This record gives sequence, structure tokens and C-alpha cells, in this order.
Amino acid sequence: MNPKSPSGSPGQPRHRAASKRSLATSLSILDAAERLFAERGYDGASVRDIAGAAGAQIASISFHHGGKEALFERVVERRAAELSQLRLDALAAAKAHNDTLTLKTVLSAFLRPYLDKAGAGDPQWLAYARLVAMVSADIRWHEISERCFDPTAGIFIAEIAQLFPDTDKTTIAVAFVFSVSAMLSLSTSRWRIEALAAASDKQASMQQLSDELVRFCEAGMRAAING
Amino acid sequence: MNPKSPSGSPGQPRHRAASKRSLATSLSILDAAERLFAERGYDGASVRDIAGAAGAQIASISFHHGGKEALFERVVERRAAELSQLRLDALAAAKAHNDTLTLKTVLSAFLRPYLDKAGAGDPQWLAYARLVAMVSADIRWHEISERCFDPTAGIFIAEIAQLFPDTDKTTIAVAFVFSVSAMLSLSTSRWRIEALAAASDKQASMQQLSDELVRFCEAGMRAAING
DNA sequence: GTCTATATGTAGATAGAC
DNA sequence: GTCTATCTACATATAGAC
Repeated sequence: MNPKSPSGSPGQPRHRAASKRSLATSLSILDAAERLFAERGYDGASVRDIAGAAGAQIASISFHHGGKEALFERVVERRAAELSQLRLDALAAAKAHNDTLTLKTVLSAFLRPYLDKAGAGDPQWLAYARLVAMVSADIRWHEISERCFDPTAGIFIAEIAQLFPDTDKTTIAVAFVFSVSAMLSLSTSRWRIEALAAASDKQASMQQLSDELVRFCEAGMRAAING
Repeated sequence: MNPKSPSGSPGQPRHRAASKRSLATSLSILDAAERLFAERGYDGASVRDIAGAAGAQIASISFHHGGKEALFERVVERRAAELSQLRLDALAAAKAHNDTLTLKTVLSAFLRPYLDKAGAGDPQWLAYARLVAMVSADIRWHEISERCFDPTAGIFIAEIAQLFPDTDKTTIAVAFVFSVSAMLSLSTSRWRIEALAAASDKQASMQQLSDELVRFCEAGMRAAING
């Protein structure tokens, strides 16, 4: 990390607390980067544009975040912990309310937090959801995925494997990846759904799409397990 | 299009036939672009690198293909017609061999050609499959998707709708997009499957993955239709 | 058709004044 | 912490000799 960066972890007493203004600059850069990276991809979004959208100086990006690549990782990491926590909380709540978990409950606990955030209307979370899809599909960000998302995914796969002890774990992992990919398509491909359903008069709400996704994934995974 | 480009459609008698060497240059540029765009994305792959990988001059890219963006579209379009034809042929063959189509048959006719090409080991088709995933997920290439892939997708959705006349077409389109997205994940996320199934000793072959995908999508779509 | 040379713009990063 | 100015590298594209 850039040794000049003021944004050390809490617990490092070397720096005094950042000023309010500094924090605001740093935050607005993260927000702008989130939106522009999601819209244009890593290479398509320049630090100039990000700084411009944040109302900040170009130099402040290196100063606060240590360069473009470090900024990108920081943007992805920022909300990853919250998303994982929401998923794990939903899983714990399901365990507390039901004697025995069902496949649908476990899948919902993983899928719903993402869908809820992506559909709630907050443009930053909407952008973040697109960013997650980008990172998940791009082998160049493989390592970030492994660090930020795969540990939680592994917990859910293990949970499902426990429900079906006779099923090979690879089968479950494959079906899980299909499910995640379908989930992410609601961030990347809603225009496609609308185009392909053009003949129909109905405009699907995010709520309906989420319900259909959970049904789709549960049935698909059950078929994989019984196949 | 660049008026100097020698690569007009067949049927335009304005130019004489390109020489063998010219065709070879043009082709090796397309192949190199296919690989590099698939690996690094549109913005991440420079025309310099593409020309280098093709063993060609930088200037030859503008000369033969009219610039970077036109090159990208040409790369995507090049195999799109073949892929569509394979899908439609599979659908026609299924109609010829069966009195009544089943959902599984229709889905297979759409999914298998892509999976077969992606799994056959040809590095150019492997790259192309990744490129299709990239184009499908990126709103910036929305228009190319609509031109190259959506017409065929629309035919298959209509075919499925015919099998289930009481089901809303949006429902089918949504489940179809989920299915396509799961299909594309076999190009973008095989590393993820392997990582998440780490505990297992089995390495899934493309054949097994394809079978599991078809099962997954058929069951998922059936659940959506009956839901 | 190809190749060299170059035009013109933009990229990311940083030095040093304030 | 911020801002101006600038560095160096690389981007795409093209003009003109061969």
C-alpha cells in the first residue's frame, strides 16, 4: 500500500484521525468509482472521470486509495462484508425459526439479500450489484472473488450438502454456480428480459423476478441432486 | 465504414478479390482479436497487442477492419451466424425426429451447440464463447446482442411458449434468460466450480457439466411455468 | 497491401507549492 | 489534504513511401 495513504486500518495509531473533509472526499471517490466501474468496466473508467464525478482532484485518488487498482479492490471489498453478513444472518434466522432447513430456505438466504439490495432503488447498491456480476465473470478478478465471495458461498454449499448427504459435492457446487449466475443476470440482463418478453404486456417487478429466480434455482438444483 | 477497406461484402463488384496474403492477414487479426478481447475485455485489449499477436502491423487493423470498434463487432458477428444455424438445425432435427417436442428437447437444441463448441478444445471457439458471455452481460454491447443473438433466442422462446400456451410469455422469457446465464457461466466460471468443489475429488468434464446444465434448466423452467 | 513514421489524444502517477 | 503542473507511457488512427 502507498505509504502516504492516510486511510490505514483502525487500530494503527500512527496517523491521527482523518478530518471530516478528508473522509468525505475519500467516500465520494469510492461512490463515484462504484458507479463508473459498474457502468464501463475497470479499463473503461478512467481515474480522471472518477475524480470528476466525485468532485475531487485526480491526485486525490492516489492519495486516498493508492492508485486505480487498489481503488477498484477497495470498492469491491467495501460492501462485500455487509452482503456476506446479511446472507449469514438470513441463514441463522432460518435455522432459528425452523426445525429442519429446506433447500429453498438455504437458497433464499443466499439469493435474497443480493436481490433485495439490487432492487431497493439505491443507485450505489445497484451499481455494486453490477460490479459483483462483473467481478464474478472476469477471470482477471478471480482472486478478489475468492477472497470476498467464495468463503460465504462455500458455507452455503456445505449447508446444502448436509441436507443431501448422498449427493456428490461437485454436483451441488455446479448447481450452485448456475444459481449464482442466474442471480447475477438480474443485474446484467434485465434489458434482455424486457426485449425478449416484448410481446407480453407485463413488466416484471424485481419482487416477481426474485420469486421466480428462487423457484427456478430450487427446482434446478433438486433435479441436479436427483439426476 | 472506412471507405478504403478492401473487405466489402461478396456481391460488391467494386473491388477485385483480396489476395491470399491479404486474406490471411485479415483472418489472423480476427483470430488474435477474438482471443485478446475474450481474455482482457474490449478496453483491456489494445490494437497494438492484437496486431502483435496476429503478426501484423498496427496500421493493418484500420485498413482491414476499419478501426477497433468495427473490429470488435466483426469478431462477434463472425461466428454468430454459424452458432444460430447450429441451434436452428438442432431444433429442426428434433422436430423431424419427434412427433411432439418436449421442453428438454427445445432447451437442448439451444444450449448444446454452444456447449459443444466451447468444450471441443478449439481455442478460438473457447475464446468466442467467453466473448459471447462478455457481450451478453455488458450493457454497452446491448445492440450487438440484439442483432446477433436475440432473434434466435426469440424463436426458441416462442417454441417453448407454444408448448405451454397457458403460461405468460414473460415468465418463459425470464426463465430462458436464467438458463442462458447459467450456460454462459460454463465459460466464465469453471474456475469457480472447481474452487467451490475443492473438497470433492471429481473433476467434472464438459460433457457432465452440459448434462447437468440441461437438467437444471429444464427443471427450473418447468417450476417457473407451473409456479 | 504493407510498412514506417508520426499526429493527436488520453492514460495513470507524482512533485512540490500552498 | 488539496491543487496545479507536468512526466512518461501508451492509446487509436492515418499519411505517404514503397
